[in-house]
Amino acid sequence: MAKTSSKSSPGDREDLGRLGAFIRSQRRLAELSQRELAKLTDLSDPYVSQLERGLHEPSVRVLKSLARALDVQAETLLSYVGIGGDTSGSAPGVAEAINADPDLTDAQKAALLEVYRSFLS
Amino acid sequence: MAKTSSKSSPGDREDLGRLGAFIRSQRRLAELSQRELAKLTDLSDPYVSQLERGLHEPSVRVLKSLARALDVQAETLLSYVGIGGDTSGSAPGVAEAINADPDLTDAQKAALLEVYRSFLS
DNA sequence: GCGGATTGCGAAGTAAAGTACGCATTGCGT
DNA sequence: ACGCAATGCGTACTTTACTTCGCAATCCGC
Repeated sequence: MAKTSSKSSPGDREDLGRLGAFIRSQRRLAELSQRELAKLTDLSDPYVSQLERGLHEPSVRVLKSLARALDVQAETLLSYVGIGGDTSGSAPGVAEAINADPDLTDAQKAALLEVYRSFLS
Repeated sequence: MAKTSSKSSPGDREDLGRLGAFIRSQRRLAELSQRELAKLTDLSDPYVSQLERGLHEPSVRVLKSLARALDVQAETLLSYVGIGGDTSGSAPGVAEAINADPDLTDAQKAALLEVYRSFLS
């Protein structure tokens, strides 16, 4: 599989170009100038310009700010940077839920996961 | 002010500490050293150390790599940095995940749930 | 026509993300 | 006791995200 279109490991410059194009299109839809968007997001105008041209991979902080200003879901922007595509891994549900549970200690998580894995085999 | 007030805005140092703690806990659950995780993620070991101590906000590239190596959903990591927004109060639901798992028999589900409930009390 | 205000961008700088190297400690084998 | 390998971290460095300043082009009123 040469490159399944959704594979895109980040560091992939093409994603940045598409992200930039999307940002630009949303900005124009909202009838904002780069400077106005910059002010809304607390960024500098040249940086907005660079982002739209795909020159940089923005941080999550910037992505979030952009999402709010452009009135789109943060996940939408993240998908351009490559969040959507990971389906590799064991059963996502249970292990994931256990790991994320704030009421469990590490030792308890480990124990629970061990029982769970023993059931799977 | 909308409702986002009580939740962390990006740039919040506390989120980094919680993200770091989560990464460390996941790494230990997977029984990996910082150097091993670093190799899996193509990062340097001191940087993994710094991340676990909450000294930096990792880029999405790093977040994604970390998610794959630790076998968690990228969204989970993102939520710590303030995307999903909800890491307190409503967990994904261990009980629900167990019940929804097609690879477990009813008896196994019951056993797992019993262990889980014993941990909660 | 000539302002000036606004737009988008290049260039040089600062701040933060990420690396290379090494030190101190702990654990294990002899 | 003595190595020695492995772990986690401090420090100094490079690379990249991001800013401050300014320039050239376009659009508007006069």
